[in-house]
Amino acid sequence: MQEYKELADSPSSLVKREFIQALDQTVRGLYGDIRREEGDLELSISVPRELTLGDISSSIAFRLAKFTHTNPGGIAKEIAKKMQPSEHISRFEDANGYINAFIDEKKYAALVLRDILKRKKGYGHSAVGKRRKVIVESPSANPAHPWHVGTLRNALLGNVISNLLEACSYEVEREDYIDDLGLQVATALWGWLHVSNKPDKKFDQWLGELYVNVNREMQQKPEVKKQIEELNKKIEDGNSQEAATGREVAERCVMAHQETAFAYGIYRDVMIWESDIVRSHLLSKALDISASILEKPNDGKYAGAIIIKLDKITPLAKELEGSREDAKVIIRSNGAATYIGKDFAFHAWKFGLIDAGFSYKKFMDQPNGKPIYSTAPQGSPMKFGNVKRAINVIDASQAYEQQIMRIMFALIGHEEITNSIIHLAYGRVNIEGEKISARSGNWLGEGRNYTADDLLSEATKRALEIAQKSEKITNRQNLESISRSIALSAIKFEYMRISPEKEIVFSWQNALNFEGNSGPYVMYTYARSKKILAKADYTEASASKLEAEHVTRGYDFELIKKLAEAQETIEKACDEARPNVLTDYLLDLSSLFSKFYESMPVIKGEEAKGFRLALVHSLTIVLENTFGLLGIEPISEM
RNA sequence: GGGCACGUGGUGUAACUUGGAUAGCACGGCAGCUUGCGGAGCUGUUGGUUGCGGGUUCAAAUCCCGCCGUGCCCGCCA
Repeated sequence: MQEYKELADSPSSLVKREFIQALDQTVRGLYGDIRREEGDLELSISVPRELTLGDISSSIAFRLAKFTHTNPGGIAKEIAKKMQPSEHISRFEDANGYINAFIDEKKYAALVLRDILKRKKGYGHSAVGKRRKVIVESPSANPAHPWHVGTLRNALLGNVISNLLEACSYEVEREDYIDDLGLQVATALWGWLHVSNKPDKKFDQWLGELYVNVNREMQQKPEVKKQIEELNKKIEDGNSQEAATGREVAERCVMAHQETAFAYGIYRDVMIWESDIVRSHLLSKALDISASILEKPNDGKYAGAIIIKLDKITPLAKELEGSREDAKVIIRSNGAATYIGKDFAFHAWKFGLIDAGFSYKKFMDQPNGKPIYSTAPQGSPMKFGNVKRAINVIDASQAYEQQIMRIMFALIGHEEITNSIIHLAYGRVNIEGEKISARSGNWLGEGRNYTADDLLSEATKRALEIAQKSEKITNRQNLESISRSIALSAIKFEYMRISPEKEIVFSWQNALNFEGNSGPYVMYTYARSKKILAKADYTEASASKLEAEHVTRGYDFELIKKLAEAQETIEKACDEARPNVLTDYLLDLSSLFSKFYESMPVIKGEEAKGFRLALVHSLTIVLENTFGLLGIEPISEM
């Protein structure tokens, strides 16, 4: 609450505060010494169901009734009668025990529209982050196959969360963890060395198919399996020709991943390669700082390994009690770190607790004009990491490991780090009711694959079919790029409208649906708005007067109230890491615009024309800003 | 054995964190709307005992307890 006061108030929070202050004064006057709870007025605020009931309401009478032992209806009536109008609130009524306030629509319309037209791209943004640095890790795809429709969920979530954090004034580092060690890379590498090293299509797609084939071969031929395991050891050890080739193959695969990312408008700052973590002194430093909580048994099942006893962890996370094992291995008896070991070390680096001495190289240029950097065996030092907060976009099945890793920091006296590591656990994407298995290759479909690339090309194809029939598109040369924008809006919206924690069953029908609650539907709203402005020869100068006195209590005002909620919507989406808050908001805006559009002429709005144009213009600004956070580029005709 | 997540009309979902007025939206079904600022749209209608049972409360989809179902996790794999 303290933070809000440091901000320029958004229009809706300003009015809310006015209402709360007026309520506070009245309630004190009437029931002065009654015991109340901290923040009860704040929590009592909501929006009435029916438009005719008012614009903002409080249920505080129900709470007061508990102490006065009278009925809420009477209390509400008494309060509403005594309430004094304020700057933006003109009158009060009571109904069903609620106290309803009516906003002065003329003053409020002027306030809201002026704010939007003044702040433009900055409208709705917030200062809560106070420039604190946060690192977002996503999507950490295996460099052995292409992004599938599940990887895409991760990448899109990571992108939107990063955008939201930036809009809330955090300084965001977009990081990708590349696991170039392990069996998946060894398997692909074996294929490269023994089957084919002549890619004849997009590299990740080609490598992925090779990977699937080798996996199949490995199941049947034990000698192949053995060779791959030996190869795996060599790349884990580093310093061999095989390790160098493995890195090379993985880098080519990651470059192909980036092409997919770019097609989806996803960019990042830095990639951290697992082999570089192993090569650096990060692990031994991590062991040094955590020595007090680790053990190295000489006998028993963990002999020779470095472990952490689970009974150290469970007092801080009782949900981990009852585990089948009593310890978690950090360093294996052969000296290699486990996943948790590496992840703990990595997070100690993220928070600047230890220095990895990484060297970096420029990995590739990105279409957004900024290069992407990567850790590398040879390169120069750069400043990454050292953050105050880390967001890990990782699917929900890894909650257990994430929890243990987080708690290790509290055990070594860094509770603030434990609390600043946020596991954004999202639900799996299944295809046709079964789990995606990159290894078995069920992401390979008939004709079209369940890859991010094929999804985009299928959606673009579908959008083009529809766009070709559209008579509204004047620039026919742009059909291709328009279709692509529509396809991207459809895909991104479809992914983001579902709460992250829910599992998704991927279906082509849903993914290619451009009607109803969809990206194209909101894009359509935007295109219509833009066309109205163009037809009316609308310019900013003509809007300078605003003429907000022409507002009615119809859908124009409803739309204005919704536009006013942009900032709190963005803060909520960011705080809760729920992009569906944004898609819901877009649908609300679109639906209100449609109602406004059906009921109130704009260009033929006579004396209200100027005001309504300014409203439409304001809507396009808010749509653009919200689309921007979702990584969607709106288009003016479709 | 223990834990986590999910369960909302035929289907996909929102609201659950912070209890509040008639559970919102879309798809599907049915019936309409175009000489009008864009029909990828709009309007009306159909369909819900919010998995089940208890509890707390003036008030429960929301909080608590117990069940049931589905998925995931508890590896010296990552």
